Amino acid sequence: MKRQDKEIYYTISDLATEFDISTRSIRFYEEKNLISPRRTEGNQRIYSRRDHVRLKLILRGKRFGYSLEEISEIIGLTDFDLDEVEQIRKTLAMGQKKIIDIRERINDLKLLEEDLVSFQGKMDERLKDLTADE
Amino acid sequence: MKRQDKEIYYTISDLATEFDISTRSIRFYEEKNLISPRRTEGNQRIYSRRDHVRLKLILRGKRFGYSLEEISEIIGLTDFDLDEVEQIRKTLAMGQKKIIDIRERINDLKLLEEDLVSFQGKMDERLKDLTADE
DNA sequence: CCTATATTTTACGTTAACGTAAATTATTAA
DNA sequence: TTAATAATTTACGTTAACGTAAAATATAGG
Repeated sequence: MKRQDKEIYYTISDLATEFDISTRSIRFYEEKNLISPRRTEGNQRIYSRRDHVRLKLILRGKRFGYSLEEISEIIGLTDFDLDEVEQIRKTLAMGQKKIIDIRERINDLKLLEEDLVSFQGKMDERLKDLTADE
Repeated sequence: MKRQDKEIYYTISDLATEFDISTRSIRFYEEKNLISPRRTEGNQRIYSRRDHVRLKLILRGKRFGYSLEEISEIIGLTDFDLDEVEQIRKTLAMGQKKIIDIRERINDLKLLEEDLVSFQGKMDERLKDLTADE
């Protein structure tokens, strides 16, 4: 991580280390247009604060089982050269759906947690039965 | 879905229809030892209430991005012929970790939701700016 | 009983998301 | 400057989780 002109920059391995992923993955996300770092004179990638944020979002999405394609629908493509208003409208609509989706997931997770806790309870009982050999 | 001797049974396509997945997937989960239906005389699979429950758990797990392998760690293998006490202890320990994991996920999801909502807010503003052309 | 569906096994095909290796060029540290 | 690292592109390999097709058998409905 380096500072220059008050801005923060990262190399590809900075990010790889910080997020514990491979550089290959990072380049792969770029292939899929999820991030678009600038380049140095020598053609090496430099990641800005914005790229850093996007990468964090990508990984967060992945943890919830979203595919990269879905993630790109959520956080939007990086090439932002279409009609801006349309682009924003689309993104907003998408965002709404995703928020609803996420609320559902939160609910489902709570249910799953309940299931597991109750399952734990049953197993616990069973274990007590089995080990009560006195 | 059929009843017989007070028990409920499902054919493979019953489940496929109910859960909106392919029969291939269901057989695949069986290959991975996640479910183990009994068979009719004619060698066709019959799924019990227990199989139904397990399938629901499998699909729930998948929605959260768990791999089938992780899911099998959560809900346990179907062939339950090892030392039962050990088996239960293992399952309990696993379960604890998973519950913690799930609580983390719930938290993360809430954060993601916040992010998205605030992103929506910003986009909204931007849109207002752009369309305020009077 | 016969025909239309369902189901079974076997086996090869597919896609997403990287892993890995090789050859080349850049950057950093002594 | 030079040797050790780091990064780049290109391209083939891998794995999970099914899809799909074929050939044979089972079951259900008229």
